Amino acid sequence: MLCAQFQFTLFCPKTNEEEFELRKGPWTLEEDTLLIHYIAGHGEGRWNLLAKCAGLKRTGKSCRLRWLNYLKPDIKRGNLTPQEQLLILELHSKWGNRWSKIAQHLPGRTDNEIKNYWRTRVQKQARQLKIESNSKRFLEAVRCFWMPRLLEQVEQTSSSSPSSSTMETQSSTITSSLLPNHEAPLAFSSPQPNEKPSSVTNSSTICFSDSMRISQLPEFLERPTSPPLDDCYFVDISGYDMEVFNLATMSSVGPCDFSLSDSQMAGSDWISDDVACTLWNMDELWQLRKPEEELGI
DNA sequence: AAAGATGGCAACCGCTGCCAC
DNA sequence: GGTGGCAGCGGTTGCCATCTT
Repeated sequence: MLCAQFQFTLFCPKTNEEEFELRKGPWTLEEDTLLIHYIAGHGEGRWNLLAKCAGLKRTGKSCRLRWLNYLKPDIKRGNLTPQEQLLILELHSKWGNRWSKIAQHLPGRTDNEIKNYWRTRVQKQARQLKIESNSKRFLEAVRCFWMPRLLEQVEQTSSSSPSSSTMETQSSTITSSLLPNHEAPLAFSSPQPNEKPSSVTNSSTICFSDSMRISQLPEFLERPTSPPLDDCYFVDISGYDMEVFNLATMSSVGPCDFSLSDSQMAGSDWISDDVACTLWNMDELWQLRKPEEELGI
């Protein structure tokens, strides 16, 4: 250790303390290059010393962060795959905000990236549902709505590609244990081609228009204080992004069966190839329907 | 086209734990 | 045992691109 430090000092250019003013803010290409080349030659670690020796006017902390979150060769860029999203949801349900621990299970992803994902995407959905993102109710919502959808995408992608990655296998395994009743993933029943779009649905279907008609409201969603009408609840969903759900099996927090009408499918590019390939989120699942569309006007 | 709002992400900050001295 | 330096972690901030009005 001492030797290593001594070796570093030998390589370090002498720096005048007065002229050494620490830089902050975005990294320049030149700084990145310096850092990459220095680490390529000397390895990472001892960040404060590294910063000085590399001639960077940055703190060791800043160098470490830049390297780990951005410059490291095995960093994955781009949207999180459904598999990765699943893992994040699952691991967060187990460990909470232990971002670095979660990141260890997502090769190439950084704790910062996962944290940002959670704060920008997941917490956004929680806000829209008016549920605390760290509450039990939101966890149930995630399990009932989000995870099954993601798992379906995982299975779609893994069945379309013959080679399934370790992570796909891992996430499927974990998810099936986390899903309610350990049953098969959520089935999204497509409507029959000649099925009429309708806002009036059977007793096991929820219709969202100006208000949300609910016969069997899952517990994690807020129940209205007004008494039920015809075995249905009306909920103002002005702040919600939702579609029509068939909640036949949602009375308990169990596997859910969602059904969408033709018009809804057409109106929202529901489960399009694009969506399947890109980042999936609840916005696609709960895309807001305009009342006129809902009523076929 | 312009201004304001919003979202996503990179980077910073403060705290904690570990370790060498 | 106390202290200082360092690495790591999680929370927060600020910038910039995109979207909306």
